[in-house]
Amino acid sequence: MTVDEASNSSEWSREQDKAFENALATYPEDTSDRWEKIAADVPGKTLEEIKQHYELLQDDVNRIESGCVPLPAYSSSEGSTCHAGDEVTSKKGSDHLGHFNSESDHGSKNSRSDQERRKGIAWTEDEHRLFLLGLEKYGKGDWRSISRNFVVTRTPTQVASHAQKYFIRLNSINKDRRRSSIHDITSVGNGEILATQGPITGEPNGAATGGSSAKSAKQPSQLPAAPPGVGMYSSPTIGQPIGGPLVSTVGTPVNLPAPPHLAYGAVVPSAPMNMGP
DNA sequence: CTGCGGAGTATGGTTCACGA
DNA sequence: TCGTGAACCATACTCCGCAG
Repeated sequence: MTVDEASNSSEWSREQDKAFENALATYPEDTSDRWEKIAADVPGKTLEEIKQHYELLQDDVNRIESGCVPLPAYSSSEGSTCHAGDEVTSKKGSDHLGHFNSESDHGSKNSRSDQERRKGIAWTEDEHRLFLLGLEKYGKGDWRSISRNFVVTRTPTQVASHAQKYFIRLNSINKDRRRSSIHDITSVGNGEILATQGPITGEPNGAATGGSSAKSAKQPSQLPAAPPGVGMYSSPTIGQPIGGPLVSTVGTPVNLPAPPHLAYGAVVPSAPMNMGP
């Protein structure tokens, strides 16, 4: 793969990758002194390294788009190369991550009894954000494009499934919501979650972020009616409030999708899921 | 009054079936 | 072939009762 290429120049830690990723989203191409700013945001990396890394990234994206590089084998390959472990460990070190093997493998319609159901790999906030971006850009239904250009770590099927849950969640917002979930994130920002604009939250602080259920989950829904931006399907909040910073993010998917060498370890990464006790 | 444990419930992810 | 809807299953979280 291209893994080695990436790690060649110098080691990029997940944190650095994430910082890099966020910086890319933060400073659009037309930003003056873009690289300087990005370099400033990525600790321990020089301007040179930043540029080099970006070129690599672009190259990978190009290859992906030109079809030269098969989409990641997702779960299957993840297991081998990787890190999947650390990243998705989203929740409290749940153990179910170790064993995702051989992707469902379409063809085989093994009955459940035959093949054990794959344990779910939780979506990270990063992935969810990318999903939202993709949703905004391609709209509802084009899961393939979203999977291909945004959430490269997920298959179209997974994206569709996630979307299904997401919309269900949105719809049920009016009802009483008891626990916070990643689906409460209905908009994206530069690597940060714009604490949902009110719809669901109600959580004073970025409760949604910490993900792991801020105890505030107890709060009964205080939104009797459908929240402002959240319509029904289509683009709820999405596509509206995001305005600002996001605008730059969208439309430049190049920044977002993780190229092969990043896709499995760096980008989806660790995400700020659980910040420890 | 506080801490612990168990039961119940919500949430999230995968898989299957059906239709366009 | 792809998207959608529904069902199934596993896990995490919350609530409640009991013991110390």
